[in-house]
Amino acid sequence: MEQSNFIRTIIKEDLETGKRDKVITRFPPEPNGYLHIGHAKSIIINFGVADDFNGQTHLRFDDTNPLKEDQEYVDAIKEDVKWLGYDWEELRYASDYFEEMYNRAVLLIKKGKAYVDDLNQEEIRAYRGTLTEPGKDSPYRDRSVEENLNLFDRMRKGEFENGSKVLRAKIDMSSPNLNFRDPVIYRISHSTHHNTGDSWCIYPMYAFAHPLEDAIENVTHSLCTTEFEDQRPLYNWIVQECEMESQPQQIEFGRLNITNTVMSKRKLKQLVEEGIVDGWDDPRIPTLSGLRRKGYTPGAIREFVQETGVSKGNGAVDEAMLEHYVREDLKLTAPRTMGILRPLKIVITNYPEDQSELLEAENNPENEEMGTRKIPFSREIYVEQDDFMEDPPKKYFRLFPGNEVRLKHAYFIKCNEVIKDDEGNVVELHCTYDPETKSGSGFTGRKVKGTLHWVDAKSAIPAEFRLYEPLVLDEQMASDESEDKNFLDHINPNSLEIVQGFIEPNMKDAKPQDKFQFFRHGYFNVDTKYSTAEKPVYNRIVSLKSSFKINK
RNA sequence: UGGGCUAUAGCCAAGUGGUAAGGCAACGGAUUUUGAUUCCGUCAUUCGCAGGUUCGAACCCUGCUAGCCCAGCCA
Repeated sequence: MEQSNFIRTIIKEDLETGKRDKVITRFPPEPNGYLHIGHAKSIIINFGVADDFNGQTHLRFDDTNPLKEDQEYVDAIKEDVKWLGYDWEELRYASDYFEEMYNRAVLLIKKGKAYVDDLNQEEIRAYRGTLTEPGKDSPYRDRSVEENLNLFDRMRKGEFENGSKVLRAKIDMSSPNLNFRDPVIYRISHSTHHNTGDSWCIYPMYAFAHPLEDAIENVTHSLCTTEFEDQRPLYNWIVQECEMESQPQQIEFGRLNITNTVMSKRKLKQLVEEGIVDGWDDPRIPTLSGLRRKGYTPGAIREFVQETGVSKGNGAVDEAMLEHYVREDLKLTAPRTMGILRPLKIVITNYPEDQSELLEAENNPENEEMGTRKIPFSREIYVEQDDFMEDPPKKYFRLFPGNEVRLKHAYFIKCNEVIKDDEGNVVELHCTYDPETKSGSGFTGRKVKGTLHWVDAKSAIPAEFRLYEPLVLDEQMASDESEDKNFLDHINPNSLEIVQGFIEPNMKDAKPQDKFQFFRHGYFNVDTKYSTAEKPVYNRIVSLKSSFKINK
């Protein structure tokens, strides 16, 4: 079922060799923003791997920086994880462990492995050296254990201002791995924490906190993304020097990238804050709330991520692959219905004026259990503007003067007359129908190449359709040679197209998040934000594939 | 130019010394009341490049090359 990857291989071996006798993983988001599909990969890997080996997974909020975090985000993250289909064995907060972390820092000081530094931020940076040159020791590096203990205690008591002192691990200022050049492990921040309020004014840094959190929770395999690879030696150093009983192992995998998709948290935040998109749940951004609003299903996302695999590489998966799994998931579950996005009126001149009838239609030809419905049909209908061409190219088998096509679930019609306005735009078609060709009658007299969808003009419900395209196209981004390229300069002006059309009358009870396939258009769902009973709004989730190309 | 990591088809990715899985995309063809779906078929004599070890190498060794990550009191 699940495919082979290097993480499973490692864990399997750990279990077989007896290095581990159980598997505990964790998904550790910082509650400083909304989850996106990149986080979904992490969730799926962490929970998935634990499931495979009968282990367990903790949801842990890595809330060590009160300046950026908020309860709003913890609530949203919990909702998104559940929506994706996962449930955690334990819900934890890094802030639950602040006291323990403090004690471990004290232990480090006592061992002479940490010191309080008075250098300011700029000085610390200057002393750190560069990628190619070693750093040099801080003048405060050799303070006595007693002095350090005293200072660190006073830091905790709030005697010092933000930025005036930090606690640093004492390792090696000339290490080729910059993370070993006496990393800062505690900073002073007089600010209110969403969880611990004002009880702390010093907060541990990620590099110090994360390994301790994992060890405290008996996490066996700490799975994170590859940008943390250089941190691994430090992670191990912290676990060992802090004398943690439990020894978690960090393993890194490559981030998920998708073509034509803005994935960085920074950029997403920018899009939301500058109002370029309609909030964190805008259907054009890959946040889980955005994908949910657009109509993507958790199953499709899971399947996509699984098929995409786990490796250390950092390529970009084709967005077509995501779309494929969305169609795949909706195929059997979404009822078929007809919707006209860009209406063109047809008058069926030989259909009696005040007559009307109900035609039977299957709700999903690929899933008979979904039953049938009745659709009204009468003299005036709407079809798609694209389904008519006055002067068509070869191999166009939709409607054109003199051509006959099938109306889905109804009759054959033939185009006789084209009505235009003063500017020469086609505004109406006059057609005739052949009663003999009624759908389901078994008529085989002649064949027709095209089948069009339609709605009955009299009973149709006006509806709004929102069609999405990528916000930023990789190709356009790549064409920008400028030094300070800004992705905001390349926002696709067509990322959202809104059109007004019609849907079948029996769609009147559709509720937000209900998903349908509009025949020949694609999968759509009812928007949660703008749809009303009076004016339904449908988001296009994904179009249908099409081999039809209108050129030649 | 210090350190870490990666390199298998257009894209993602299995593969762990015995002769290149799978998915996406693409392209043929059949079926079709969605130009959809479904079905059937095609798509790496070669694994970044060059050497070496071996009866045998994508897998081991050496040397190159390219890409990604690291110099927050962010995570």
